[in-house]
Amino acid sequence: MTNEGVHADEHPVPGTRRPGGRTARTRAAVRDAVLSGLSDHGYPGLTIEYVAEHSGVHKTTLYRRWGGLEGLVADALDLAGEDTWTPPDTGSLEGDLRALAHEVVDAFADESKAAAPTAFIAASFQSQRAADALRAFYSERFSRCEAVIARAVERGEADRDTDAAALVRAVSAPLMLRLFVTREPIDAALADQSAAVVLAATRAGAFSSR
Amino acid sequence: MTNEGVHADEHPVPGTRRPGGRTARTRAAVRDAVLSGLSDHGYPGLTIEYVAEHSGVHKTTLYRRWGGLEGLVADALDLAGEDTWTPPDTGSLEGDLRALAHEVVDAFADESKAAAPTAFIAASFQSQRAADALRAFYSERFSRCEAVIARAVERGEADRDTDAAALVRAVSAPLMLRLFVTREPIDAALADQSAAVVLAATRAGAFSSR
DNA sequence: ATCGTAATGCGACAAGCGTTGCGTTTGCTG
DNA sequence: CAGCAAACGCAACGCTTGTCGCATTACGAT
Repeated sequence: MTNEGVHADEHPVPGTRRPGGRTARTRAAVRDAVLSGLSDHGYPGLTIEYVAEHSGVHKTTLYRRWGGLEGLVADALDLAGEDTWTPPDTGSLEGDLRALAHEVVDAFADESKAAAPTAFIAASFQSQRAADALRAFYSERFSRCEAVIARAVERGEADRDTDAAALVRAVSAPLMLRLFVTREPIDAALADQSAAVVLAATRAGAFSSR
Repeated sequence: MTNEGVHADEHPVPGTRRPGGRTARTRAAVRDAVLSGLSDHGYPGLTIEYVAEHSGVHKTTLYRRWGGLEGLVADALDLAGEDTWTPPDTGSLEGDLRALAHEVVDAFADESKAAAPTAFIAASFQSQRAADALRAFYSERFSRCEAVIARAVERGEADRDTDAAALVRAVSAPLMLRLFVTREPIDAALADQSAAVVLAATRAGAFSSR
């Protein structure tokens, strides 16, 4: 599915043949600069020259290796996915779902913390490459969350044929909708409501894949 | 470079003192050009010069009256909200919710139809003005949807203290999440699932306030 | 240690974007 | 039907963005 449309990936991806010393340093410096730039000015305010100055890497190199802002953000997004986050384990499905929802609220309550994730989504609207990276990120993230459902099934709190992927997405969906689409504020009460809705639907078998 | 800070709305909004003839014509022509531009190239590909050429309005005028792409898109978004859309009325809550969800899927199934709404959301990440217009649009849109809940309450399908605003948002939230955040495909089956989940939660009283 | 070459630095350049000053047209008012 | 000001068109300018050719650095292998 390399449907890249226009100019495919026309970049030989420099930095792969020689992954050592300097190349790795530049890459790390650039990633840091991109993340700090996103936090400071958001995606619309992020410019190549800002990254160049704050990383000490020349403008030309940025264009050559990453092909522009799209690639820079996509690369930073790949890095963001390489963390050790695991879903909460409170001992009950209700507790886990509530904790998950609250994590979303907390993550976007502080504006400085919300800047980078928001910027990634903004970038996904402008760049196919960033969109692919974002899909991969969330796919991986939600996969981890499915452990919550597996435990619930073990405890008999959910049917064995529960659609775990849909369930975990349903928890954060109302929050994400307000954050990125309708632009409404979110709070802890909304997180509780979202978790309660999903829990009730689960108990009613609405997530059972039949 | 001028003040890059929050220059609020620094535009005296020309075209308000003289709403007649030419001014109105240019405004309409510009709006059409913006919408066709969004459909053809999406928000990232939309350029001022494109709007100038396809509307017959000079570049300078566009900058003066709308202040740039942000304002142009925000203005077009205001227009988009002035339609006569009403939510479905199938005679049952389940039917209405399913119809609502399917409308979302249908609206974004065709790429040409999806371009403009997607572009509006993309614009909201880059422009406070577009974000405000988007919030107003969805606020109005969801308000109309609450009629569905009112009818359901009349029929005894939902509690009288049901949180209608949260309920109608919950229907489309999983679809919007996949469209704009996780970038996963959506289909009719997903719409049915979303409606079923919300219906089950409603029957369980999960949307009852307090 | 030495060499080949990948990777980066450097300066200059073309193209596009947004702004500005000024002249012209057009809509409102009396 | 005049007269004024608002809105617009026009051309030119400065700034930013992205690219190119060439020189330099330093990784990796012999």
